[in-house]
Amino acid sequence: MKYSNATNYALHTMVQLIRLPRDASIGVQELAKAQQLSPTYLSKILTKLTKANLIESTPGAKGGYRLARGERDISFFDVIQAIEGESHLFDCTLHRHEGCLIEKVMRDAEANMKQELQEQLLVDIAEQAGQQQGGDVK
Amino acid sequence: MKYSNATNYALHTMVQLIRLPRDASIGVQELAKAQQLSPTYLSKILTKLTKANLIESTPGAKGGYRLARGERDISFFDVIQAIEGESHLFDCTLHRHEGCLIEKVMRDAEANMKQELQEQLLVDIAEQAGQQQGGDVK
DNA sequence: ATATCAAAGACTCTTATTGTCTTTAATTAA
DNA sequence: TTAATTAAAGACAATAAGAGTCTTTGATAT
Repeated sequence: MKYSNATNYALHTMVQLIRLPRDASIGVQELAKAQQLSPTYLSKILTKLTKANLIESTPGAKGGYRLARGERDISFFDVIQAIEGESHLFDCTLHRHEGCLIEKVMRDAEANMKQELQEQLLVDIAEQAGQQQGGDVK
Repeated sequence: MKYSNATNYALHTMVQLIRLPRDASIGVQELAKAQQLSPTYLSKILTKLTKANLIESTPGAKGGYRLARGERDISFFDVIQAIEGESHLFDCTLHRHEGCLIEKVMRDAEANMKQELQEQLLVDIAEQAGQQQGGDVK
């Protein structure tokens, strides 16, 4: 049970974008460099974030990505959901077992975690020192 | 991000074992039937539960499985950890990024969920009606 | 018109999970 | 002591999901 690498990259990229000066855009090339990813791969992740209305994109020269909403309106959960989708972390495997109590307990725990991550804003950690990106750019 | 089928089967099997009369044993054959699994596959799951000291096994005729501890000493988390192991649900992918704040937030959320699942006892749901096993045994 | 950039889709590679089959070892009962 | 029963272990195959690349298309600015 693990969050995908894509979610990991997405969270780091969103921090990068939040730290960007207001109204500035940045291209995939630069974003990818910080995490040492191939631009085409990160591109797919950015497209998901765009479709989730977390960021905006403009093609062409001087194009790139920027936030699509206020930074205090972007939670960990928003980013995670944009990448992972809406699937539950537990689905009862037993056939014809509506109202499975095991599933109910698991879903409650899931809901609480999601709630907690909904309250955690990315901007709060973006502001802190020590969250420098791209540890070992060569 | 999803718990494995094995965890799913393990939880349901543990409920079966909890509902068993005191000091009774039950073999894989019967346990597997309730979930329509192959005995050899469920066997591997049961071995993990045994190694985690949640259940005991005795080979040979009249052998089988039974609880290894009091039913009020078996939590959802115990079973999950026995199957999934101790891995974290988020590991920062950025190189040379000790003390990643994203990771910290994610790990806190994880810890809270695990804590919650540690407080949830399987016996509490095993006792309730409606948690009948094997919905569509043919 | 050309350079720059995002979006989309086809495609491959790798890894983890899922599941089966076979063999070995332990226990009971006859 | 032999036969039946059962768990444990390991090799193996099948599947699915995730990770990642490459190529083409379409939009934008200069």
